[in-house]
Amino acid sequence: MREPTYFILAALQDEPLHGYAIMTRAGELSRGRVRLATGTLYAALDRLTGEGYVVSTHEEIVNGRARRYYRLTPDGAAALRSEAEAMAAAARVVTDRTAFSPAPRPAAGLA
Amino acid sequence: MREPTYFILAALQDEPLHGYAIMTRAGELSRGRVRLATGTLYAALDRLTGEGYVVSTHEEIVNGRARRYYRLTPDGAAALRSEAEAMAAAARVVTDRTAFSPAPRPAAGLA
DNA sequence: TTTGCATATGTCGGTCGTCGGCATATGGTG
DNA sequence: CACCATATGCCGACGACCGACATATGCAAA
Repeated sequence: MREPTYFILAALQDEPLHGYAIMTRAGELSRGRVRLATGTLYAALDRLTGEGYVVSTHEEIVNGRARRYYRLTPDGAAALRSEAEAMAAAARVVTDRTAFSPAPRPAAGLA
Repeated sequence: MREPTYFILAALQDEPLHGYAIMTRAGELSRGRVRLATGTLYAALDRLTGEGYVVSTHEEIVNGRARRYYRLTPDGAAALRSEAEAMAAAARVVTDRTAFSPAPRPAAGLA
């Protein structure tokens, strides 16, 4: 899962949001790192719907314009948490380093 | 930066490695999550060299076949650390759920 | 008043990293 | 002998993402 997709799901953690609100929320959560292009957002929403990670809940008409709300499915929430754990583990590989000696260790058996 | 690229750089943290060793090391570090295709590896190595993140140090001839070793540049090491921090921060958005900004939090939990 | 931005959804062509298959070569194991 | 691990590299295809464009309203500044 790529970063833009991750932050789209993360934006939906608390409550259902419509597309535009997802964009701004993803920007907040990522501290400006991710600025979703509309092409990315709406394509991703369709894709994630097809994958069963999000569902459209309802529509509001505001100023003659539809707002389509999306929420996380249990599958989507699980995928998000799983991805977060993988990212944390990946980060640890770099951040948790014994600052002492990079004595090259001869490939301890990992599995 | 995508995950395969990240683990290529991470594989080079301790010592210079040649391509094939990078593949296996990246697999170890990611606990099997990333299995680099050769197409990914050698293309990425060229790209990262062009970006100044890695450099080729030397070549060994083993069994009539060249082994090309790569190491991280200071720029590459900095980019790797920066990426690790961004990933850790992104993971925290999901794993630590103390809502920090303008979103209401469902009272479900934490205790 | 007209310009421009925020809100809001959506399409389309192009880019770029990744993937998988193929090529090539040697040495060890079943 | 076949097969796998080791080892590097090319090439076509795919998919997520990006930026531009289209469209429409409300509001504030120039």
